[in-house]
Amino acid sequence: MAHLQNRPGPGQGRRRASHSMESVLTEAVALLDEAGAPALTFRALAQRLGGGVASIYWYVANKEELLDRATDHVIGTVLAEIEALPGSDDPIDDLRAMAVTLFDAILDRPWLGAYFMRNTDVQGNSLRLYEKLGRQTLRLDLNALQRFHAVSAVVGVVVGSAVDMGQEPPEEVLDGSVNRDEYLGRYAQTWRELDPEAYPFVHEIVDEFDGHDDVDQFRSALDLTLAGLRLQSGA
Amino acid sequence: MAHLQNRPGPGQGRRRASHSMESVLTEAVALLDEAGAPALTFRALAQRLGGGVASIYWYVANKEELLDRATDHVIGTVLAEIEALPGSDDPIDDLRAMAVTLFDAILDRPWLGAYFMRNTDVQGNSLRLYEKLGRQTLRLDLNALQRFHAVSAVVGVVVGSAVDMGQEPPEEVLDGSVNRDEYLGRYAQTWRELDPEAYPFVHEIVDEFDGHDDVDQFRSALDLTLAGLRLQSGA
DNA sequence: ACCTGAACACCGTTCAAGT
DNA sequence: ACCTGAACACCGTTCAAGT
Repeated sequence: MAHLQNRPGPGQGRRRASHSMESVLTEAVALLDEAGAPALTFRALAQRLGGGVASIYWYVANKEELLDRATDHVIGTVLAEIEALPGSDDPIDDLRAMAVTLFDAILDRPWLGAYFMRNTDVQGNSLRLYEKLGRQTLRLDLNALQRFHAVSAVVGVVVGSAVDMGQEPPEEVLDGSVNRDEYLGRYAQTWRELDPEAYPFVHEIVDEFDGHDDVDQFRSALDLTLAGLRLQSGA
Repeated sequence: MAHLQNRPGPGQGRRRASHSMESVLTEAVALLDEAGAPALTFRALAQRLGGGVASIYWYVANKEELLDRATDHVIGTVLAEIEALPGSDDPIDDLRAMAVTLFDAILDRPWLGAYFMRNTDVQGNSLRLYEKLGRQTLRLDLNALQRFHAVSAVVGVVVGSAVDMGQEPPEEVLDGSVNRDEYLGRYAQTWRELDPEAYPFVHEIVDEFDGHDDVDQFRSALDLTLAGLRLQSGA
């Protein structure tokens, strides 16, 4: 029976599994990409890795750390994109390009919105990304406090927009029985039925809300912040 | 034994409990205030209400709705504060005062940051708050799309800052064995140990980060957005 | 050093039944 | 109309034991 150790037949049970931090994170990210945050459970992850649940605890102390590391892992690819950006003679334009790159990554992976920048204490790619953004402010005529606040503000705009978008759409949208436009349309309809005297603003913007693009919303929030920053820096 | 129905003695078991939407939400908020989002479970809530878990499902369809309604419930008090604001001849100043009021409420209740404005489809106080903010933009020389984007941007700044703050601080801070300044200080220390060549920005701002105030951070992010808005509105 | 199975102490949600 | 107890199908986490 010794041969079973090196050549297990089908249905004979598998060998002792062997993982690595890399494979744990790759599979965790795959799970998140395929079905969002609720899909990432230790049991589901263990099954994908072909091992037992408890073995994951050799790599991470708990679920929070798993999420932090998975997030930092994908921020690594975002960082690479940001480093590949051409760069210009305008630091504010460069800041905008970086923020847009980051936002695009969140559009691809909505679960990212809820976790990135939650703790830089992992010290990895999130911190490097923060540094990259901040370095642009070194080119502006600002003091250290203004620079700190400027980067916080830009990250805040990304997070604020991402959180707004990261909400799971209702299942009718997910399962494709109702598309996003229809969904927004229905929503807009309930707004149109509100009393115009009591809700003048809602009526003013309901047609803009109907069919709106999240990217436009993000871009203009970012542009307002950057316009304020430009003013502050006197450039 | 018939008297047991109207006068149950101590330790004899309680009468059939009777709730109301109001009491369900009040106790839910109390739980959230006392120990944050993880403390709000159906079992804990049922115990506070003196009844069984399943009865809560007569008032809400699921936990998401419970959280939505609890959030909207406290937004009601924020709305009242906002309506009590004096108001000025500058719509942008009024917008700022409203956003600050909202942010202060989140400082008092950190759990709020993660849930408010997540769905206005509850139609209640969140929508009224949105209307209140938006009405200020009607006083500005903007088109409907710009108004829609302006309010989204302001809400985004609040949410972005709130999320950043809403993170549970490490338990050493919660249990008081380490205060916030010490915690920030340790954190800053690890930044100071980074290579200054590789992390010039981090070194530039580390002293600002050390001991920084979340309110200042929020205020300056808000001011950048509002400065951009003022520029756009030509006021 | 790294993996396993089984257990523990929770969750949200459902349901048939009671009042 | 509103509440109950008990069950179901999950969770994250631990631990003694294996290799």
